[in-house]
Amino acid sequence: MPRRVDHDERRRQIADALVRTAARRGLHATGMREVAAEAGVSLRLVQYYFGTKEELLLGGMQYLAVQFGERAMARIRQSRQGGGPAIPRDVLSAILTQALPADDERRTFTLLSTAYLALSLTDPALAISPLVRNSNAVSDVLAAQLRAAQADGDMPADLNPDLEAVSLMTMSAGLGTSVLAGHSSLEQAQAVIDYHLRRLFPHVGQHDSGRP
Amino acid sequence: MPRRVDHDERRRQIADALVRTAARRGLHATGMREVAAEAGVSLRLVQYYFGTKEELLLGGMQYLAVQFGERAMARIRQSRQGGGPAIPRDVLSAILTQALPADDERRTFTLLSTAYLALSLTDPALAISPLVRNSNAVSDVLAAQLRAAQADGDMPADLNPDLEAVSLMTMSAGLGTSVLAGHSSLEQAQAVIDYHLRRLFPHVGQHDSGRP
DNA sequence: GCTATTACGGTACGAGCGTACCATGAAAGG
DNA sequence: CCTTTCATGGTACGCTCGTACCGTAATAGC
Repeated sequence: MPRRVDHDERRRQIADALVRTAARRGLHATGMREVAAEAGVSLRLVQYYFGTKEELLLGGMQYLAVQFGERAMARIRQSRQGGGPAIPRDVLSAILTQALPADDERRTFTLLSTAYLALSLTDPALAISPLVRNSNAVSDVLAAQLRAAQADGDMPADLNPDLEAVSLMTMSAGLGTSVLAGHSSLEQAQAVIDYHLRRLFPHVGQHDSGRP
Repeated sequence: MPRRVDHDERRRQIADALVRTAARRGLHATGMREVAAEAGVSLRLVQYYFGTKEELLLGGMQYLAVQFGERAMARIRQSRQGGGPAIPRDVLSAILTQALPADDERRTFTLLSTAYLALSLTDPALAISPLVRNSNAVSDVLAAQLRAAQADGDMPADLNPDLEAVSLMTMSAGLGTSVLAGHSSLEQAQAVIDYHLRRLFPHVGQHDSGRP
């Protein structure tokens, strides 16, 4: 057999090119030729690693989700000073803050999340199921953290963890797009998140609200 | 001069066709030919009333905004029983509930709002300014109602009207898309809204949470 | 009654898209 | 060594899109 190439690596390279191009010119307006040019490969190669355009778009979506997870994990790992596990409030803050377009990477994530969602709503080819699965997973994590906080007595017992989790995730996603659209500033969005975190954790001193 | 035609009426007719088609097949995938066919007119006529595609898209956006305003106004007018003005809580409920995809009309509105927002983020031609202006106007109305409620003693004085207004609007928009994406059910979304309305108005009896 | 203008139909053009097809170095397996 | 398989390049096809161009029935103003 001839020289072997790491297919996953190549797919990541091309998916990254897709993300960069789509963030600049729009997801729907991004063609396979443009992705190929951005990745520095030939059109044929994009076809080779992602047979069809639909597959390419799905690949880009998955690539984004993986990136998001990795960044959130890094933030959580960083927030737990000393040896103990991270406290619920910091976990929530880390996850919610990832959805705000504070730097170019997160801006791209927020922007493309919106674009993918919009496409999924009408294009049956881009199934929304992976998107839904991802979101439900995040929401479950949030709810679990809220319940843990209630068990620790850090969060009022009369609040509903599930409803608050859905609210927070929805609000966080909405705030991200809101900032992108220019409806509110990044500081305002962060203030809204902090406001609700203070409401949920009235007695936990905030030592960090999301800046690196 | 030859027979005069009501241009506004024709533009409304075509914009409505655009909205219907875009809700079905996606905004980006909707072409001028398809809009023409849906409206029962020729392609040439769409060109005649909206010179270019960009203008057509902008026209559709404005059409949506007008529809939204009219529906919200109708709900508010309907909610004030007796002769007095509507109470802040009902006004808020009416506006927030309009963003939930409870029927086909509202579903179309939510869906296309997301699509327009996504397009605006990368397409400089579709200026986000009108979209921003609309949202800011709604947000201002919400904040004013919250302040009025505080003045009446119906809302705790320690809550921040502006932050709460932004939160509510963002959350309401986010919930709408969340329902469309299948992240949560309509009932869940309504529950989240009611939950926050109860939090803001602890002493106002809810007589109606949005069903017609 | 002529004329200028309005409201519309049909159609062709150039560009760009996704996809399919054909060719070819290069290296692993026998 | 020779063959098979992998990774890649190039290119042409068919389609659809937005736009521009040409034509024309009908009517209001002079």
